[in-house]
Amino acid sequence: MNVTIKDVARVAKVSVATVSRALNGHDNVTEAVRAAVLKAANDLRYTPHAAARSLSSKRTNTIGVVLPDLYGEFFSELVRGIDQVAREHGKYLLVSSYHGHPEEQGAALRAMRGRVDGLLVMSPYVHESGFLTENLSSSLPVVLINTHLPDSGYLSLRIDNYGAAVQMVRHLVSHGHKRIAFITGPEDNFDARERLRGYRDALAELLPGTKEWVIPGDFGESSGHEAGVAIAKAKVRPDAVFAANDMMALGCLFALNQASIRVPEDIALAGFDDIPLARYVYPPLTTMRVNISDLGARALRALLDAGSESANDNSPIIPKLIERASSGGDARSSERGDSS
Amino acid sequence: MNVTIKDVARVAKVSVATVSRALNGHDNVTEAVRAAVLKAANDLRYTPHAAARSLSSKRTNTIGVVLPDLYGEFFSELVRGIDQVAREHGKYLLVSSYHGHPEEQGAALRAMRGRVDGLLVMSPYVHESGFLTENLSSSLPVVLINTHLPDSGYLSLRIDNYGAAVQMVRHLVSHGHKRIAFITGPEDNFDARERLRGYRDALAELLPGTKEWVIPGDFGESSGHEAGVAIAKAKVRPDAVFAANDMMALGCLFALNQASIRVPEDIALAGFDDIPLARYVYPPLTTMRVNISDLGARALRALLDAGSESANDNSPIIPKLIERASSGGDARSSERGDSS
DNA sequence: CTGAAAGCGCTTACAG
DNA sequence: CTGAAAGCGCTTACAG
Repeated sequence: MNVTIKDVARVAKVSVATVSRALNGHDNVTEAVRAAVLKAANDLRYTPHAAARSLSSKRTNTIGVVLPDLYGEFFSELVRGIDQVAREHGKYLLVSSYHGHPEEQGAALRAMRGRVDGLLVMSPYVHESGFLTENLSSSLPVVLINTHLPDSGYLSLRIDNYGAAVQMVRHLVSHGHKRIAFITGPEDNFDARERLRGYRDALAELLPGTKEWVIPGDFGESSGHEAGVAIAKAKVRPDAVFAANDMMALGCLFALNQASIRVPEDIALAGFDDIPLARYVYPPLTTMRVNISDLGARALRALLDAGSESANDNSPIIPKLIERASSGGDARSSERGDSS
Repeated sequence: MNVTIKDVARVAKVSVATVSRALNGHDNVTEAVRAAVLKAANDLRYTPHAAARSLSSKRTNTIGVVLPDLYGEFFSELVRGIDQVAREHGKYLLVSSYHGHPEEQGAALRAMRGRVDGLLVMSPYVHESGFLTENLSSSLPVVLINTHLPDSGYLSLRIDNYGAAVQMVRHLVSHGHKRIAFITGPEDNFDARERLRGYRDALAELLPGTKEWVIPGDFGESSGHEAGVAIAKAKVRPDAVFAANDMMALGCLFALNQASIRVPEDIALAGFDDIPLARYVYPPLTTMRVNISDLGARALRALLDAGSESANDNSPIIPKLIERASSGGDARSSERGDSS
């Protein structure tokens, strides 16, 4: 019922082999024949059947993207960056999330077989429990995104979370803060751990003798809120709070507002990510900007380049300090940051 | 190099036909044989080749999703809703964006051939210029999302933008506002048009004789900002501004802040969408909440149900008024709205 | 219940 | 430059 290559061949009065060659732009086809084939294909509204093509050519022109989730700004931006490069290269995107259940990664990965030419995988857990390594076919090129899998030999792109956290603490200290609390991300999240490590090391270096002040969180807004409530209740309050991501910083900000604690006058506040919200809240949030779509774009480029030299660019993405009012800038200013 | 059904057959000492049946859960297989096949498949780490399976079975277990873009909260939420249902039904998602270029829809649509069992398409333009209808194969079930294609016969899910805009104007009027300005979305966007139409009709009905006050915008934050600047400069200012979406409302809010115009004391402000930002800005933004992920989920369900009766649920998604401080609620309250 | 075989719609050596 | 044919890895009538 759908038109196939045979129909085109019949109408163009050539063999299917010739149709295939003409349509795929091979050069061993007379221009006259090619024109006839194109016309026939056009008249019949022919589109090659992707599965058939994949089966015989061993290529799918599709890239599989396996993510922890599809929810929220981070993944949206990541996919956007990937999609941009995909489009430039005529690739399709098969996206799959394992909905925060690492154990479903295996199924997601295996299901990609025969559907994709390469894989972009993000698995931000501290411990890889084999879900990944056991299901990564060696025959399929893979680029890992923000995935902690040392010495696996896979191409891997990551964010310099450690260095960025150090930088943020340095910023806070330079503004005279001495009691800097840190709201952590999930324990099993590698990014969160690195940020915590950066906080600790920076504190030890810049404020030797100061005790660290770590409040548990899970990257969710409400855990930040709880942290803020706890801070408000504390006998001795910190003079600055550094949250491991922006959503928690916002939750914390909200709790501080409720408790009539002024930011930044009473407590300075900083986050991590620079989500769009960050510049809109009051006061605008100081944070470390991570260019997420660029991370996605670079990952796909690395995948497509796999093999060539340029593929060896393993340098981490360096987040950038975005200084806004919440950490002690001019709180009355309604500067837009660098959004313009 | 990859293990195929033949390898499994050899190891299990049965024919490939039996392997296929055993693996696909057909009931005409002895349990003993099935067990042997499963063991062999497992031992060999066999995964069926998707393209081959699709080619012979005529099913792909994949749903194609064609969107205007992948950028931002709206699409992120939409895809999340779709993904959730897809997962429940063991379906894969092939996503494709045409990057705001309607003319690329054709290519995106055609490329889905042989890759998907059904299509979810969003094309929010006022005029369908044939990109869509010309490339929608009649053999593929399709559900349109927020796509204005009257009498096309396709299943279609939409948001009641008109009714929601009317409701918002009613809300503003009930708070005593009389000079209500409206910031429009893109001219060729159907949602934007419907919201504008709702604004106009509600104004005519509730405040007869009042002149409408329409400021052009394009759904982007900066166009809202420009509108806010224009409003600040006006000799006579509106006492309320209704932006066709939240991003523009935020841009406007920012401009008003800069001009030291207080919201809501001097000018009330309302948006549309209820993006996460809305409750975090200062003051929190009154808006119409659209349950976007539900829209996505419903769309895919409709697609999967196509044919059955339940598929006829063409009722539009009804946005919900979320009243926050920006439209005259208690501006000092730091209530969280209903986020908890 | 099981196997041999045809066929899905392409691509690609192999001849000519 | 073009065609006949094999083959990609499955599924599914058709026999038995």
